[in-house]
Amino acid sequence: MSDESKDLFYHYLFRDNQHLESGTGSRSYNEKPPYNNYSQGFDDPSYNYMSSFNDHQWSRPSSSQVFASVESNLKPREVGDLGHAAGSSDVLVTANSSMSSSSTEAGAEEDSDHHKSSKDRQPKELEDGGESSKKVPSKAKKKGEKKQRDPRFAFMTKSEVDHLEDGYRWRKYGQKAVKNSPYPRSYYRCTTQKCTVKKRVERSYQDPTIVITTYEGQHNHPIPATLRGTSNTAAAAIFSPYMFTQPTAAARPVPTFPQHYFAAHAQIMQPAQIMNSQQQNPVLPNSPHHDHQLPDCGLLQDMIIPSMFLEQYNYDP
DNA sequence: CGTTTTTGACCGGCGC
DNA sequence: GCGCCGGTCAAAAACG
Repeated sequence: MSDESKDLFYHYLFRDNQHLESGTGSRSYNEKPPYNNYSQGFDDPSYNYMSSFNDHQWSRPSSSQVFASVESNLKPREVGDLGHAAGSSDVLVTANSSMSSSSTEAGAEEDSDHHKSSKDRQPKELEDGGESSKKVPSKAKKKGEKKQRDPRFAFMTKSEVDHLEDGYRWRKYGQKAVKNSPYPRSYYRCTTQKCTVKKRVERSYQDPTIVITTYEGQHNHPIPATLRGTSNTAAAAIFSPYMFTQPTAAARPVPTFPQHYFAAHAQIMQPAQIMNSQQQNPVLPNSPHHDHQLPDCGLLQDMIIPSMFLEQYNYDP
């Protein structure tokens, strides 16, 4: 990557002249998401969640743009506060108030046991007894109770590197082919113990130069001091304000937008689309510009504004 | 040799 | 009930 291009990196997009249609929540889940009752913030096209960032410590390159898509499950109070904080809106965020997430297990996360229970899954089919061993989730997960996801946050980055450094340490735990795309999707988990944050990385099949990264959950620990030899200070500052459950002065370094951080590999960030299996059409800003370049494969799902977005402005212990 | 990646199997949800 | 699909597990391999 040339030096000159570094300036272009990270087009800090976030404008407010575009809005998502939002909220149709065409999702057909058995249970209606609890936040459906107070998602007006997302149904209001004039509402801009991300703008609050700009009003605070987020510094941004003047000429850059960054597009991010999120879906939120904010609570009324939170929405209100956020909205309040939002003064000037120069942030573009697509949102959707459907989703299968709730704050119930916010930090806990059932991820591990959920599968652990099934961990007894005999390696391959060794169980002579036969399929019966097909284990039944002993997990307390009651029927009808849907597994809940943590909030997700996604963005698109123009990059030659798939997995961009973000200051945290990740372990890849899976890779799957993406429907209608020649590029696979990789699944990563934060390596810190007890931390359940997950990350998904895939390359857009429509524009292979773009990488779509999706974060799910919030880190419950500080950014690793060292990241395999490399200084990750700058990187750490990028997501930390979003990823901490319990923000503290120490835990929340002054954020600086990805600019320097991704500078080495990334060029531009574009809007990440919001889709889910029920929606064949992306929920995105009604910008004709987007229409033609939106993939029709379920790339991003269940985008939600992470609660960490709120904690910055609405943190009560 | 501890950690991470690879990769096919497995799981649970969902549509038909 | 069956097949598809997104996501996860986990044994083995690769890596440092």
